[in-house]
Amino acid sequence: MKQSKKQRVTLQEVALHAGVSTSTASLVVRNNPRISEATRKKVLNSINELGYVYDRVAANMRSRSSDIVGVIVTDISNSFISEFLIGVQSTLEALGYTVLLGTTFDSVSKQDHLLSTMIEHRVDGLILNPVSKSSEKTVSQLNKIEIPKVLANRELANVNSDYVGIDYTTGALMAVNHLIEKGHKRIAFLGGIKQSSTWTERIRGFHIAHDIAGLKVDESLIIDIEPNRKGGLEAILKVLENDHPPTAVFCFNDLVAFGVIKGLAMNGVILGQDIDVVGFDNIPESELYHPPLTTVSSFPRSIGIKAANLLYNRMNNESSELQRLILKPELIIRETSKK
Amino acid sequence: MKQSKKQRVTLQEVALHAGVSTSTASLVVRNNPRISEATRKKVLNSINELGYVYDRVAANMRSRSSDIVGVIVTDISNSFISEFLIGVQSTLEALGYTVLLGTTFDSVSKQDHLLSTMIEHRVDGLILNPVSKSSEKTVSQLNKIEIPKVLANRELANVNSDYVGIDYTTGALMAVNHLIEKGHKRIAFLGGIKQSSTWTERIRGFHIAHDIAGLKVDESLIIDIEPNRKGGLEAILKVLENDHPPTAVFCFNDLVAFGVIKGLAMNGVILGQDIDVVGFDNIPESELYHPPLTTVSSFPRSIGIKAANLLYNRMNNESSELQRLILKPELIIRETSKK
DNA sequence: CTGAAAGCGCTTACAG
DNA sequence: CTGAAAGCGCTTACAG
Repeated sequence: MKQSKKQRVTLQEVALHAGVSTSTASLVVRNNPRISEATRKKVLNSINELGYVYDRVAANMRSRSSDIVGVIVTDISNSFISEFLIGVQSTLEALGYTVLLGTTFDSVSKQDHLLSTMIEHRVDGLILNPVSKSSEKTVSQLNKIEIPKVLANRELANVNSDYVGIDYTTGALMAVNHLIEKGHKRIAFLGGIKQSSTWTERIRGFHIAHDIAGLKVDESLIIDIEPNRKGGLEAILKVLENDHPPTAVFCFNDLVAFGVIKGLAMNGVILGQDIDVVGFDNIPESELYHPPLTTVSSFPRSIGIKAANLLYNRMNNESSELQRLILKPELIIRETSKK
Repeated sequence: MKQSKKQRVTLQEVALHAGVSTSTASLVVRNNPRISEATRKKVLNSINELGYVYDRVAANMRSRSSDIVGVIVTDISNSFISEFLIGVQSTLEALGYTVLLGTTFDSVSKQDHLLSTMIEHRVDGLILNPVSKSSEKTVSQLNKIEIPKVLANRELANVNSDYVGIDYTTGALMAVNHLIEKGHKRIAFLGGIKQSSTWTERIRGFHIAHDIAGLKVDESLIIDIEPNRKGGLEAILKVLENDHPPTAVFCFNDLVAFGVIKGLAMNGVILGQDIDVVGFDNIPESELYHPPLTTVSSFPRSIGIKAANLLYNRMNNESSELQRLILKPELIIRETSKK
């Protein structure tokens, strides 16, 4: 209670109080085994009595490390991202790291700024879920960063780093195949930003599925737009005005699908009867939606866990080869495309 | 390109290169206006040439501050929390702070651990969304922390700190009133943890509404359970087995409501006809749900913004009086309780 | 407007 | 097993 409001107790004061050297006190704090039990107890006692709190900033300063990992994501309000973040966070915390969080809201300039900030804070490592339209400048900035880093969810050409994501092409292929097998011939692809690898990989799967079935892709049924509810709503309204509207919609992600479903309801189009819809990501809402959404599961939490583990390895073993982890997606058939 | 992989360039090296003292270089880096234009340019040139990166860890060490704010939340996968976090994050970032994030998953021990970690990292301030069952130990730990702090969303008795949240009692009152006005006499209250202020405040509103209308509360229609989809599902299944099942359900939050709706569908009970449902929080999914959910809007993003601003004031003006900001909720009537 | 010296609170070699 | 000295890379007073 005599603890004054002014300053923290320092390790030096602890050492003085315990009658040992600062070095010894430091070794005790860090649980170094070469300290005798007696000394350890003395020091721990003093720590308790004085109410000492370890100063990681000072420790990190000297040891030229930090227990901090920078994590930069595009948007926490997307469940895919928040699930990813949970995977990253819980894994890193279990490994003894703390997360310095940055959110870009898909803005390149915010991303640039956050990257600088994180470096200035001397993070031990970096996990980056890049924005859709990452520039060349971003790429060169990233390559300059001499800190272990892992890219996730969106791949950037020419960046020297580990990567974890899922196989979007196969996911799209499975989804569109499913729709084709149900007899659909006019399938729309709505949402997503063309400049992003997550879009180009999906469109590849979209085309492959059409090719295999000997079907033509109608470019007027492909609309790229922000991948959220609003974008989905806008896109479906546009596509419904087409002379030959689609009979099925493959959505960039579940959020887009929700917007699409909303738009269909507004136009009196009956889901699962007049039109089928498939999403992507399998966010928790997709299962409980009414009707439950057919979607492609992309395991964001697993991606987060793997990204954190990859980074951990990289932080402890700089020289190992760059890794590229691509998870297999899974088609989950629910009501929006049944029978 | 001659930048070696070994060490960061230091301010001292910059100063040497520019032919000025380290102090001067330091002042330039911090944009101190009392440096002449000529000197400033020389230093900035050297910074560019050498590829100098500011070391905030060292700066913070010496200046005894950090530009870091610790933010501890219960669970990012709840949209209410992620929206809150977005408000906090974007506000703090705009003010020049970076967020050190911790997630408790509603576990007291995790919360204790995270609090310690944040203090050790010498955060400038702390925003805490406490776990449901925060212990006395937590309270005393919090009171010991001599760092500006703001509590959010859940109030803790006897903690000396600012608080931002919404008026849960009034919110519950409005929701239940609405149901009573529709003629309901047997209203269930499902979800939430009894030990939490967020529960007790809601139940108070629940009772007040009944009292005003001269209605009796049936305790068997009140089930406390984890406030998520799974909890909602379990609770409604239990309550449907009641000899006199309720004709309306007031849910602890929207997540619980989604679980409830799922359970109703499983039992062939028709929403809006056999039974009415009201949620709480107005998370984005509630509007796009089918049918759209009647709910109480609790403006999580605004809470986050206000919490960040309160903390900012506190960090810059330690002596001002403790504040308690209670936002007014708003009833949003949608399909699950229409006509 | 600029500089020399000391210090933030630890850890790191090194010595014994 | 323990200690004395130096140093991590900045900023802070102070002097001029």
